[in-house]
Amino acid sequence: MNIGKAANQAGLSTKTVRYYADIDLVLPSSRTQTGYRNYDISSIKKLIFVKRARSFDFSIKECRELLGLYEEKNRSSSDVRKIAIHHLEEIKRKEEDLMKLRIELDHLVNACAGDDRPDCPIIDYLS
Amino acid sequence: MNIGKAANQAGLSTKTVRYYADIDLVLPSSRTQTGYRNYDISSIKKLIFVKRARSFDFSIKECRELLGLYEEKNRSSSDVRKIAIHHLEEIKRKEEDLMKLRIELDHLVNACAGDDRPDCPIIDYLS
DNA sequence: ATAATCCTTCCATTTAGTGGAAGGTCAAGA
DNA sequence: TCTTGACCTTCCACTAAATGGAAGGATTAT
Repeated sequence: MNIGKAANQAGLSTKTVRYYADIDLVLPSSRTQTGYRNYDISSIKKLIFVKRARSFDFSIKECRELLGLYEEKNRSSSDVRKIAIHHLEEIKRKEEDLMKLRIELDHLVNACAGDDRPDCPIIDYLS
Repeated sequence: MNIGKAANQAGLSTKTVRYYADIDLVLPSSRTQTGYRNYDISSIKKLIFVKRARSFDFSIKECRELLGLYEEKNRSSSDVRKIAIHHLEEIKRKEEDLMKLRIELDHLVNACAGDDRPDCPIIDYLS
C-alpha cells in the first residue's frame, strides 16, 4: 500500500504519515524501486495505534514509548500503566488550571456591562 | 529603566520582554545612544497588563487587541467583553475535552493490573 | 585597569505537524 | 504513443510563544 491509502486507513493525512516516517516513529515497511513508501498491515496498525494514542493527547515521545511496549510481547503492563498514569496526572493538572481560569474569567465577564461606555472591570483587573 | 529592571517589575524574563518588543507588542519608550532599551512607567504598565492577560491564557493576538482597548480611552466595554467571552468559550471547550479524556484514561488505568504480565487493557484499547 | 554584570543582535530549538513548490511516477483514455 | 490527472518524492518555510546560547559592546564596582 502506498502512503495515500495507508494514511486513509489510519485516518491520518499523508503529510502526517510522512512526518511520522521522518521522525522514525512509524517507518514504511519498504520502498519501491522508484522511492514510493510501502505500508504493510503491521505498519498500518502502528499508524492506527499512534493515531489513537495521539487522540488521548499522548505526546509523540510517549507514543514512541507506548509503541515500543506495544511491540514488545514480554512487556509488563506496569510499564504501560506508569506512562498512562503520568499522563493522567498532567491532564488533571491542566484541567484544574483551566477550571480556575474559567471561573475567574466568568466572574470578570459577568461583572462587565458590555455596553458603549469605556468602564470595564476586565481591563481594570488586567491593569 | 533598562530591560532588566523593567522585566523584573513586570515579573517577566528579559528574553520575554525583548521578544515582546521584537513583535511590536510592547515597545520600549526609547533607546539610549548606545542602543539600550528604555522602559518608562507607561510601558512597564503595559508589560504588566500583558503578563496578566497571558496568565489568563489570552493569546498574543488577543493581548494585542486588549492592549489596544486598554490604551483607547473611549473604548466601549462591549468590545472588551466580546474578546473575553470568545476566550471563555474556548476555555470551556478545552476544559470539556480534557474532562472527557481524563475520564476515559482513568477507566483504562483502573482496568490495567499494572503487574509483570504483558496483558494490558490500555495497549488493547489503543490497538 | 579590570572584572563582573549588564546589554545588544543573531541564530537555533522546542511541538506536531501543515502548506507549498518543483519535479518524478503511474494508470487510463484518445 | 502521447497526454492528462492523480499520485508520489524531497526540501524549505511557517505556525506559537518563547527560551538558550554565542559573540561582542556597555556600564558599574572594586
